[in-house]
Amino acid sequence: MQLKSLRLFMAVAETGSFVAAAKRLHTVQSNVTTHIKKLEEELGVQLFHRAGRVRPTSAGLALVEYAERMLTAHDEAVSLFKGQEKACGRLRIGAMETTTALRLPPILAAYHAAQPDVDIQLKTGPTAELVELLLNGQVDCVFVAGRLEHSRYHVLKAFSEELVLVDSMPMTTMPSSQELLASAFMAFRQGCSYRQRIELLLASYGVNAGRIFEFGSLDAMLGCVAAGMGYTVLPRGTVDAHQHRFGIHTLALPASIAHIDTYFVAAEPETWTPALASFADTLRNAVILDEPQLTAS
Amino acid sequence: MQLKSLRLFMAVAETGSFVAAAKRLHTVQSNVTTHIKKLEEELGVQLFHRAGRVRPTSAGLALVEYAERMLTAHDEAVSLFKGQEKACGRLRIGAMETTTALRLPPILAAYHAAQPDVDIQLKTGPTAELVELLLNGQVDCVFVAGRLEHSRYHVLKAFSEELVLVDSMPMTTMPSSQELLASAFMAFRQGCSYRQRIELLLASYGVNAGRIFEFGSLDAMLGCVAAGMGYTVLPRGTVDAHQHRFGIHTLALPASIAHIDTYFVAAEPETWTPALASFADTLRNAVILDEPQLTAS
DNA sequence: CGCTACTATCTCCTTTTGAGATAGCGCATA
DNA sequence: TATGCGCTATCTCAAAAGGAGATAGTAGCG
Repeated sequence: MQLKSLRLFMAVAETGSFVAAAKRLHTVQSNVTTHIKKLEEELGVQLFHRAGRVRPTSAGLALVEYAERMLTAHDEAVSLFKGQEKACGRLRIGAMETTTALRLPPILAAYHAAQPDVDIQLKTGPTAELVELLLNGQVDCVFVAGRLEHSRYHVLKAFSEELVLVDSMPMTTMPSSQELLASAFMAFRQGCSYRQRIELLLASYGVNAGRIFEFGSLDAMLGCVAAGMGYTVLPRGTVDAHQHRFGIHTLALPASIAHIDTYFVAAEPETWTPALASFADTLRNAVILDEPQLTAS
Repeated sequence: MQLKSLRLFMAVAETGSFVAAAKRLHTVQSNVTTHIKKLEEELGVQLFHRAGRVRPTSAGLALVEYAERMLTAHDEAVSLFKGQEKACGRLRIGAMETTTALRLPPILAAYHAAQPDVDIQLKTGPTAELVELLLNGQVDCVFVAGRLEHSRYHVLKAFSEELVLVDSMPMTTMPSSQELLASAFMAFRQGCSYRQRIELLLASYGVNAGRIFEFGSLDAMLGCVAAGMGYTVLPRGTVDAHQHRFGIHTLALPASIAHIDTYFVAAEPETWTPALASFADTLRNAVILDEPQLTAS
């Protein structure tokens, strides 16, 4: 059974004539006859009464319903990929907690305004988990800290973050090694790239990773820092956005470990759905507006 | 886009290999490559990652959903017509009130036992309306009184009925012309073939059609007859079945107008769905059991 | 570094498809 | 009943597509 035959079949059912159906689908009547005949042979049943005006038989009417389902699904699938202006379907984004909180909202808002027919699904997690999701095809793109070593992936430097040390008390100089050793650190769960920076920071002070408390949410983490439980390391922008809610203070980290980039990673552009391609466009525009010096890689 | 390509696509998505997909669908790997490539060209998007193991891209995963819908609809359509033992789908039957009440229940029960997957839709109405429904394709078959004059329809004599005169009082002889003229008759609404018999009966007594009350339901009609509103004409079997509920009495009509056959009419067997073919079988068996002397025409 | 297993490409041959021409049929009109 | 009109079925030929095999290229693995 061919979709082409079903299109002709539907045209015949709707127009009540082989000639009219042929005209509608820009072909000749003999082809319509052949296709219908083939359908009838394949199904072992006559689909149209040929006496005088052409009318669908009971069997023909029954087939109409299924033909509609098949053709509708086909048309939707095609418009998914070939939709000229408006993308549709689904876009699954993976992003880190901090990116989700600080950077994504304006971009998602702009994207949704541009593509209202796309269902956005956002999954949050640490970099390592996000990479896993992307490799498994469970998300269409991710925002992660640090460049992905996998080849054959499209990478775009999206955001540049300055990491700062966060504490409940005002700081003017970096805490001493003894203080750091004695203190606890708040971090996201295993796999978070910021957590690696904490361990890097401690190592640069000759201190092994001490007590590290793991959190799943930014709010909980900042709450604990504000309560004096210990330090954490976060992007300055994220802390600034929450400073009015918590009594927290920041200190710049050494330049060597302070800077961290957030990358947008997705499979090769040839595999992108229009929804994803449009999202990449939106992102590029936002990035260029924010920081004109950054370019795609 | 071809259904064949989608089958191959699904096989590749499920097996994760072009070779395995080719084996599953009994073809060679080069054909799988060609079909997938064609799909990709048509949709303008890459559907599989080819690095090492073959995995669907985001676009591929999106297509999976639509491919499933198309193929499911196709398989269901095919099984509608090619289902070997069990028919499925829908069977729309049109029948007269009296046939529905008296004759159909055992046949529908037998049919439903044989074909539990068929949805039965029963429409009730007078012969003329039923014929209209059949000609318009709104039902698959009808039970009507009197042979359908249309050619190219399959006709089977289903039931033989003896019409009797029904009244609230016991009768031993036919009422006189004067009585008939003065009486009312109960009949189904316009188009009922029994009603024609009433008019025929009156005419044979030299009486024009007098007052005829129209009813939509058998129960209401018999109730009014029992209440002494007037006569009616019905198949003996129908009256017998209701006699214990109403105080009604019958009298045989003149042989010339007493006999009336109920015919099963449907389009040509070549146009039958398996559901309809199976119903015709059930009906034939029931007819043969009841009255071996009757044969198909 | 070579082996293995897989996919892409090419070629040949068969089958299918599409367009045109023509025959046949039903219906309406005279 | 004869005739004309409009429609569908069938036939034919050329073009296109499809299937199978052979082969080249490539990634992954030991």
